[in-house]
Amino acid sequence: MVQMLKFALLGFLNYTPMTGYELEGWINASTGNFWHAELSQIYKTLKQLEKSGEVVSRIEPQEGRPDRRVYTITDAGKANLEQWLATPILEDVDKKDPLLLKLFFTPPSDRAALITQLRIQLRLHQQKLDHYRQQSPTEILQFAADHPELLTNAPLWEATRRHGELYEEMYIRWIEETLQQFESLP
Amino acid sequence: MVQMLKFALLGFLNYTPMTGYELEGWINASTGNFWHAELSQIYKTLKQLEKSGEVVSRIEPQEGRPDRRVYTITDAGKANLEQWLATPILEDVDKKDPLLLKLFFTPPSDRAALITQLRIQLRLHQQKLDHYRQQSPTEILQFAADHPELLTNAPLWEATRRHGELYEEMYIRWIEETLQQFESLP
DNA sequence: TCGCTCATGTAATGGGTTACATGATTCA
DNA sequence: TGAATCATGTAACCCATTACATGAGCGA
Repeated sequence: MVQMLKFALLGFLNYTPMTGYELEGWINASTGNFWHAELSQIYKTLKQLEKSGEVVSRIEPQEGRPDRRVYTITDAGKANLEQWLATPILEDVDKKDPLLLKLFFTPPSDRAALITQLRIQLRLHQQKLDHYRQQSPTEILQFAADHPELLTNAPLWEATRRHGELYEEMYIRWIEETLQQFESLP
Repeated sequence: MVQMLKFALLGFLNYTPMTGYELEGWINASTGNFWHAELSQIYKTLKQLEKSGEVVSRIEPQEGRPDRRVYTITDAGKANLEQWLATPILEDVDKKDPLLLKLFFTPPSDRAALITQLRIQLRLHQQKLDHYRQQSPTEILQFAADHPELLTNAPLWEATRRHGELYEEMYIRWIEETLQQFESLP
């Protein structure tokens, strides 16, 4: 999975020019549930993108706070983005789930630890589900209101939100099943 | 998510002493669906574990092929493993899904690309689902037969298999929903 | 004969996190 | 008064992947 962040940044800059700091805001607000990044990594990647000619930056002086470095996507950047979008994903995605790893190695004799762990996770996933069901839809509407030019993208945002909702429903169902199984064991 | 591989290795070595090469086999066969690693990373991590006193190794000479370096977990290693197992997971797991990222940035005007992408993914996830339903259960039985001392762990292996099955069912459902939505759009 | 399995590792590179450093403005 | 927001970045470190290197034995 090579350098996805690069394309996330190009994707947002293809909407409109902005700074690294603003990019982080967009990532947190929209792709955060399936792709996130630290600010330091964003700055580093932007530098690479500028070096490879996919974006250019200009400095907007400010007073009282650091100057803004505003990035704009170039034609080369747009071309790379489009090519990436047109390429189908064929490789396996490598899921990594620390909970499953921990469960897997918990000795079956220690049922108490197992059940505690699962109950904590159940609560966390229920919170996330609530977020997808309540918070996210209004966030999407807010974004569309703030950026009317991106209104046609709303169905895609909704699709990714829906993915999160289904994922959490699935996870909760699995925890409940597993809890039942281990609670009823000898 | 710091250094989970370390605990995966300790977890397996807690079953029985073995080489780095054998550890890779176990990982592929059992935790592969939620935690995997390259051989080179396994060797590196084993070295760290030896340095920190959590495992020890001895060399078993062989003829015609490289000597085997067999690792054994120490009391310190067992203590760390147990402590890790007893610690509940509280942080968010950072999901990263390249498909969602790609969809998110596909211009709604390019419906054809979107639908192609989804159809390819549908096939891939159906294959994975088949694997969880058919292949994995027999793999688990095989493992239990080969290592009867680990038979009590079977319910946990089954739980992780079930997680994979539910995950793929969810993913397929989401793709089908999303396909329908975009196929029926103007 | 070709590729797989067993078996070890190193080196180069890249992606990502955490900590550090700076500093004005705004709001509770 | 203290925290959050805006805004930039560097440095150290760690985890992971890919490529490279070696080489016998075995089965199709």
